Amino acid sequence: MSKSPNTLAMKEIESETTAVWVALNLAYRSVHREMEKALKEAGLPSLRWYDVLWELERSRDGMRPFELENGLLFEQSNLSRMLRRIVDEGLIEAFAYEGDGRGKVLRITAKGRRLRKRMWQIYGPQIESHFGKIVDANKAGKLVSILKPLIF
Amino acid sequence: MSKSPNTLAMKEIESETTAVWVALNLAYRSVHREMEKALKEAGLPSLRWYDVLWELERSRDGMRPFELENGLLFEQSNLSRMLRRIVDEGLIEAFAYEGDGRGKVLRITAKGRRLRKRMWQIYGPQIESHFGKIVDANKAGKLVSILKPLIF
DNA sequence: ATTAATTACATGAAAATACATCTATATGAA
DNA sequence: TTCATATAGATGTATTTTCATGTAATTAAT
Repeated sequence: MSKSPNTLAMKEIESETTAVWVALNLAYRSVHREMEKALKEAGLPSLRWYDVLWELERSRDGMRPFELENGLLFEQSNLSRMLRRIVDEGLIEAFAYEGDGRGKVLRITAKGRRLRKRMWQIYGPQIESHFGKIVDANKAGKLVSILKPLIF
Repeated sequence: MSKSPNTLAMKEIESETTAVWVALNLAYRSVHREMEKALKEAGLPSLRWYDVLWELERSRDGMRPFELENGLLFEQSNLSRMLRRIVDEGLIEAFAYEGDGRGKVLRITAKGRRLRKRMWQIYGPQIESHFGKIVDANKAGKLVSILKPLIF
């Protein structure tokens, strides 16, 4: 009998440790998919674009690509092209960074703010509908405190 | 002042509900990336291939593509091409399904079993290293029970 | 100051993915 | 049987992502 568990959809959990990973995996995929679907059905961009827009909206002075990369856990090359697309849509703008000729600063535009707001009208309720129960059951703090150490 | 939280990398949590989603998001991405990296560095295929191989290894009679699709939360078209690649590598085989001329049955090959085992030698320890502490802290059951309702 | 190493970002090419659509089989109703 | 609809899976096309590099600016060492 093999001791190896699968990642997903496992019926017989082979170890508690693996059970956590399987559950995390399925939960993330499941929720993520539904959120992307909801946004797409509303004719809006993906969650990744939202993350970038919101990150820039919160930072009054703008941010540099490598900061987004670190904060949002994007691949550098992926982010690079993604930013170009977002810039092409006029949602953010890139300016030269004074002090380091290699860098640039990204700032959200008025159009970008408007779009982010529209996205939030879909996205916010999605978060509520998926995680509302957990919060009601007062489990949120616990779950967050368990998940946090996994990051990085 | 906007009430909208971002998805990731949020410093000031705006609501418990969103905090859960942010933590889940970052935790999943972080862990998933490291696991994929470990497999790649060992010259092995991705986690998705592992999931398919293990799912087929566990089912003695083989499985049909749509069953994998449901269990592993893959896109149908994505799975279709992925299966062709795995078949091309000789890791699984496809047979006609008696009883429905449209369907086919997938079975793992000996080569597939060997590869899955090799992958587990990397993958298993990765799961342990990421989730071991959590389990040691005896929170595993709790975490799983909280995550489960999020699935589907 | 020269050289070497590092950092920030970009890009070509290959691979993966999504979406819509297509074929073939199956099922059910009239 | 015939027609409508549903289901299993494959594929064309467009887009996105990854991988390995490339370029340019900065920093550190000599």
